[in-house]
Amino acid sequence: MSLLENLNPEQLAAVTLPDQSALILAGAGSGKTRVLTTRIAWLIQTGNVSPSGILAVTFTNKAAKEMLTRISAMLPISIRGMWVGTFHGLCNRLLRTHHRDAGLPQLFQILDSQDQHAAVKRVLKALNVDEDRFPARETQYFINAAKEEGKRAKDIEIADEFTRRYAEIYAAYDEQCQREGVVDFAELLLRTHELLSKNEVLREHYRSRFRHILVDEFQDTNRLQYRWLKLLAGPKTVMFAVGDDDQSIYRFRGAHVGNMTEFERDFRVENVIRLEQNYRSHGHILAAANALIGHNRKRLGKNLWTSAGHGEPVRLYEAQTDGYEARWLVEEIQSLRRSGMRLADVAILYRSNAQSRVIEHALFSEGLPYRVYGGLRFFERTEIKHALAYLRLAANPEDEGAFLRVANFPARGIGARTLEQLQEAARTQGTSLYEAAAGLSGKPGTALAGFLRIVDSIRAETQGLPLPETVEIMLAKSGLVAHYKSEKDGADRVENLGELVNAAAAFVSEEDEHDLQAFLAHAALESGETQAAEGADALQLMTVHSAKGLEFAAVFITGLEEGLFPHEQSVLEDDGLEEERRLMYVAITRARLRLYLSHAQTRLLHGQTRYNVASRFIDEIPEGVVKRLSSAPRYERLDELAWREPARTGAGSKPYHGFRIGQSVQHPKFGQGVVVNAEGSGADARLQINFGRQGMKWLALEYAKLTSA
DNA sequence: AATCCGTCTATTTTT
DNA sequence: TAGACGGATT
Repeated sequence: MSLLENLNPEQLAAVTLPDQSALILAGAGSGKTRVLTTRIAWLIQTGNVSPSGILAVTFTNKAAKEMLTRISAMLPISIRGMWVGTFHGLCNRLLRTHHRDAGLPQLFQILDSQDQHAAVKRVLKALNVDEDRFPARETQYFINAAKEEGKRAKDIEIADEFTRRYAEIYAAYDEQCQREGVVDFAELLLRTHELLSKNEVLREHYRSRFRHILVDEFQDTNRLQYRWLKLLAGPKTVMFAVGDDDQSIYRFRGAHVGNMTEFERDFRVENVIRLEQNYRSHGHILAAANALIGHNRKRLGKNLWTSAGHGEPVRLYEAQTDGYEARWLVEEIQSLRRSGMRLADVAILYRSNAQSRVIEHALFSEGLPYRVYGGLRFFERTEIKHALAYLRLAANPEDEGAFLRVANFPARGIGARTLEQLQEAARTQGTSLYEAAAGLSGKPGTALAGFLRIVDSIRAETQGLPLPETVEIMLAKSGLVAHYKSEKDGADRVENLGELVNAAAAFVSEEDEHDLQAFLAHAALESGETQAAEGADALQLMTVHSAKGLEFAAVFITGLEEGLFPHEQSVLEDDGLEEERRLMYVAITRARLRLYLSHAQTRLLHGQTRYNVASRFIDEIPEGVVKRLSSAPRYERLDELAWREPARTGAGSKPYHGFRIGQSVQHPKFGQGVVVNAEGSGADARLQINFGRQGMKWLALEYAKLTSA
């Protein structure tokens, strides 16, 4: 059977597993997606199950799309009827279909995190909460964490004054959402979970429908998602979970790796299949990855191997400063380019976004094309949010978030005062802002009446029209385009608004869906590309987190310094260090042919020069696979770097009792460190030294046995 | 309604 | 250092 050609024995075993729940531990580059999609194709092709009996869940829309294309390429038949999507997308689908049972209006809107933040702020204001003690961001976090634990406000354990207040705010927030017909991300999950647990008929319906449930990136599931899966799985459902505990890097947003062991127990998994053959990286790179991750204690255990050769050694470079590190990157990349490497096949990775600036500067002055991932996405842009708010208001006048966002945008003389009166009126009459406005704007000439007229006319004139035209009419009627055209820096925004029409057209043709409601859900659930693909051959710059799932011929992991990577915040959290190490593991395993590691002795952070020790992760990679590149080259033309240098030439150069700031030293007990500061003189002379993982110490020169290293 | 200014704070991010 | 934000000013 051609489907199964070229599968290795473990992959084959996973794909053709009989009807029993299974956990597939799929290492980086082991053909995880291939196994998942081939499994689905195989189930269908062997007549085991019809497409409608399959539910496949992923985390990102990209992964879901990828899965669908690959499955359809393998099968001659239509796979309509199969449910493939993200947790949130599938919940949206279920809640739309059963909105009545779920207690939601048919046209419920979805709040993205931005919208949710604004909604929380409104609640805090309405309840007169002191925002210094209960910041909106933290409150939002509290509510989401509670929902992800499956808890409603009434289920919150009141431990103290704080939790009591939080629970009240949570309750008020939920009430507000319900009143306005809006649903946040966590609510999609929780509401679906409640719907299915309360409604036996529905539950049984789906349980008997979905014979096979397949989950991608299982290590990233949170507690609620796991409960959701358990609820949907009937006694006859076969679960197929694919994941890699070593690549679990999202604990900070609720991912619970423990789900993997719980899964083994809950679903009586008899054998765990390990996919350990790696088809991506050369041997030395894998050896580095294996050795590094071996330092973690909490693992299910797995060792990648490859039939490819050792390949090249891992290259390690130590720079004097972050500026020099960037210069070195440029040199190295130029030489890669000369050897025929495509820039798009080269990734520069860093732990946190702030690190990209120096690198970008160097690339820019050299004229090397690059593309930075991360940042604002299409549907998150202000002008797009404004436009969507008009559409939402036309679809659902109860949506207060949308109302408040655009009532006075473009400015039409509805000030804060008017809006407050309006909110007061709405509260006392128990109506929505829209209705209150309709009541208050008796005089047709008022600004408020004008606004309502705009919303009403958008609704009326777009009835039954195709989606792209609806968007165009909204853009014209709302005055958004006119407003941005008159603004001096508005050209980009006008262009983006035009792009929204295209997005609507693309949505119609791709999804074959003409409903405004569906488009709005799409906008909330899929925030779009970070940056339009340039198409050009450009270097890829991104955080290690966003590199997960990708691969490149050459990878640079930069800023490998204690405090940066592993990040200093992480060392305080329990399991924080292991998560950082997993992150490093993910970074290393992105590389196919060539891997570079680099760190700088000195780096400008938060406007201050910091002296950093090399990351412990460098030491955790075996010497045998590493090649140290000759140290910091001297550049003749320092002028190009001048903007980065002055901070350290001053204080750093004065010798102090034989030591200077920035110098590396060796201590018998604490090991290697860097002199950061000095004070006192004579017998009182003390040096402050950053020993990295041993911490920052003040040592008396008289006693400490320091040697320069 | 727009702009200015001082204060504050600095991981990682998808839906 | 830089950016985001809120309050006060024009």
